[in-house]
Amino acid sequence: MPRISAAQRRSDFVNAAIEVIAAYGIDGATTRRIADQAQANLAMLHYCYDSKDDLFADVYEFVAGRYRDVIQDSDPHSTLADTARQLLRGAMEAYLESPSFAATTLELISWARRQHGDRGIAVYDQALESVRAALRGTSAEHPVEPETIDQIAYVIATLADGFAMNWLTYGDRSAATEQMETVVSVLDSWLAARVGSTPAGV
Amino acid sequence: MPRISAAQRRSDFVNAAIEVIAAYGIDGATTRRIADQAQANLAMLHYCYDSKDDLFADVYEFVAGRYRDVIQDSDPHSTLADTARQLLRGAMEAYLESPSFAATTLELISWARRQHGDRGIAVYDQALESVRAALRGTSAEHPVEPETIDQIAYVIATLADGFAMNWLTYGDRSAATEQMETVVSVLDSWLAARVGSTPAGV
DNA sequence: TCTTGACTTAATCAATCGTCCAACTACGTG
DNA sequence: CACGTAGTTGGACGATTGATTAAGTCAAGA
Repeated sequence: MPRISAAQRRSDFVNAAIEVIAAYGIDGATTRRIADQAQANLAMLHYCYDSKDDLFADVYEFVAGRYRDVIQDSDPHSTLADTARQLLRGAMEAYLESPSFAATTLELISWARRQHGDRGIAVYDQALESVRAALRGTSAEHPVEPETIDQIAYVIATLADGFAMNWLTYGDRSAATEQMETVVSVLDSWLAARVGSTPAGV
Repeated sequence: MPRISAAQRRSDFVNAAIEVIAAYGIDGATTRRIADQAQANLAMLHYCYDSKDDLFADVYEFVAGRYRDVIQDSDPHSTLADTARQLLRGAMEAYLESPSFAATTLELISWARRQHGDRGIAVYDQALESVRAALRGTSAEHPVEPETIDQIAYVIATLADGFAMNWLTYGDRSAATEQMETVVSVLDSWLAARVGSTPAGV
């Protein structure tokens, strides 16, 4: 009803698509449902986007960008262990803040694996690489072996993914909030044993 | 072509369904594709099963049973920490052995969440409860608080799920084999700090 | 006022999808 | 050997639902 610019409408459609993908899965995310969710007309979608694929490309970009934000919010001046903790916590908080974002991410990764197109793996891959970069940025003083960086990034991703699975399955926010602390403590224990650093402020 | 009993054919269809679900997702798992994968005729599927739902119920039961097997393979005479390690390793080895099984499990859980039918969450829930039961079985000597059991089970599930995500995304078996050890070491570190037990034989 | 961009209605066209029927074939049994 | 039954097949039905578009309406700025 309200007349807004096409650019803003596109943003509406992207948000709507994320909700619909989370609720119905990639295959269930039809143009009709997305238009409905955006409270817009079906034809409006094709006025803003040439095709459904075009819209999904934007969705893809949005999700990737969201990860970039989360990762770049970590403090680059902290120690390696602190940065790792911040990255993990940041990811989990993002999942907690928006279950739809979390669910859509898992859905996109799962879909990408099926298509064995490199395009989908890129979400996972880019995020992992950004984590590595953030970790590398902290360890300017003491040289850290690349394998260590890789391992820490892998553990962060593993813990974050596992956290998301449980949180999405049960949808119990208060339980998930507690579980977040458990997961952080798991990372802390391992980091202490692996790189011998004690968490600050604990 | 070969004439076998309907019971065996049903088993073929279940296995075929798992492959197809892993490859095309739940929504992409059509009766035709499943029949194709089973190298059987489409009508054969409806000769063995009244409906697609009937077949999927069997698939569901098969996956749940597979988890039961993995969990019951753990040695009930070990310590709490050892049992925990065995459970985690058992799950990861099952994933590694059959990516299709791993992918189908994730797919089923994801699908279940969307339908918010309790039926689907049951896969996750039953597995988690079995893990708790196995953990409880070991701690007959020293009474362990229920919250501790819950937490350990949660961490095992989280690590196993996270492992599965990465393994399925990249499909790199040799990398996953190494990552399995990393994940186990993460659990070990946390258990040592949490329940103060040193891993045996390390 | 007239053009342009935002928006809508209603249809088109084409895939499938699950299900089922009727016919055909091999096999074990009487 | 005949015959019933279990296994197997090709083909088609009916219905849903998918993305996309043609053509027309409405509001606002030049």
